[in-house]
Amino acid sequence: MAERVHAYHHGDLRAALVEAAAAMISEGGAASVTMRAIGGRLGVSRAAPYRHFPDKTALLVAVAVQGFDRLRLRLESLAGAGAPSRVDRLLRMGEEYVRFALEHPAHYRLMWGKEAIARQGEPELREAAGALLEHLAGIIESHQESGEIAPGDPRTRAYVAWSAVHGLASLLIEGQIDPNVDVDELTRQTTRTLLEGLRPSGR
Amino acid sequence: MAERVHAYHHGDLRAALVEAAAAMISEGGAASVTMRAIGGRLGVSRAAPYRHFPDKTALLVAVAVQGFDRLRLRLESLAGAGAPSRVDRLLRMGEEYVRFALEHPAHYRLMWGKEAIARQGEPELREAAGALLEHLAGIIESHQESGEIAPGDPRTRAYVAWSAVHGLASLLIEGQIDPNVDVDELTRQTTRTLLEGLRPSGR
DNA sequence: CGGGGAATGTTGACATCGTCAACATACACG
DNA sequence: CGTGTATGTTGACGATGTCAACATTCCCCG
Repeated sequence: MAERVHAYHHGDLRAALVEAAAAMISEGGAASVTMRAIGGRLGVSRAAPYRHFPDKTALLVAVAVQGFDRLRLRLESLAGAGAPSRVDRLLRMGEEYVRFALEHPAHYRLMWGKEAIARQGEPELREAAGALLEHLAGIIESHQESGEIAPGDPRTRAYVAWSAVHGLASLLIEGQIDPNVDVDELTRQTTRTLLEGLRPSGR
Repeated sequence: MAERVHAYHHGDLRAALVEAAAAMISEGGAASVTMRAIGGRLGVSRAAPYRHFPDKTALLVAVAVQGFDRLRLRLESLAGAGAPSRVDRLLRMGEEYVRFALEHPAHYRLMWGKEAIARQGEPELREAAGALLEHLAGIIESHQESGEIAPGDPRTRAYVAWSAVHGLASLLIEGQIDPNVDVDELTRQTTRTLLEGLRPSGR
């Protein structure tokens, strides 16, 4: 409708495959994502995806890349939001990271499921995750300049911050956290503890 | 030799299966662990495991449980070690956690691969992971009493600490961290930041 | 404008996998 | 000693990822 309706046979199947796979992962978990099922959903045969991806793995990598991109965009969009103090904006970013994971658990899991995904480095994935890290490092650097975070290699500090929020997201998603615990409170406490630890020691 | 050589047919096959599966995961990754391969390794047929586990999943759960148990024992054994100050002992525990994950990446991954493992709650797994958390919470509580960690629900603080070390381990294992980064230094910085954040705010 | 080659999609087939049912064997106990 | 049960084996089945051979559609060049 919007774009040309029928380019070649299907019209941008590659994108449709990624979208379909992502949707199916969210709906029925990773196990429900089978070449045949993806094809069926799009009215294509089981082997059609092989004209666009060498592997099932390659298709899943594309889905994971899309996940990292969306997560990064979401965090970036938060940077300009009308938040109170700069520090509060930082906290809110951490909370948003965790929220994303909780909203799309299966997708988030896939982004980290190297065993199920990567043959080896998979440069595309590294790049998408790298962009996320860069964004994080940038934020941290700006907060170092305004004195809210202790000086030191921003990249390293970014890894520390990333570890904290990813770890919490992972624990939550995998059901390792007592259901009675207040998730929002735990998230706030985690981000606050992190920020406290990153502060210049003098304060 | 040690135990009775041939109880029933094989002599404690159940344990042998778990051990073999764990070894194969470490050696060839999760994909190499197939019912047929496990059987072959032990000189048993492919269906033999079904007399001891209802599922392949159940077998993998047992392997994961073993992983959590070993990790916990390793951390517990560290508690009594002749470490310098109490704080240093805490830092060392965090480092040891990460070290375990780096030494057994595939095994550690399996411990967290819910999608590949759990149908649902899997009480055994919850229990093993729960024991780890309890140990962590105990340590934290004792450090609260000696004033090195701010008061507050020890369980919640334990989740925060767990998030930090698990997140870092996960990032490292999944290759998301620049190879040029000094792993030991990053680990130290992560644990130190965490501890700093957990300190009573007055100090 | 028409034909040919490349891009895209389909079908049939295969090896492998997890799993079940039917069968075989060895141990334990009366 | 014999019998039942625990343990192990074999054959088979459906599902899956993937490849090769074939079919169709699009695009571009003469």
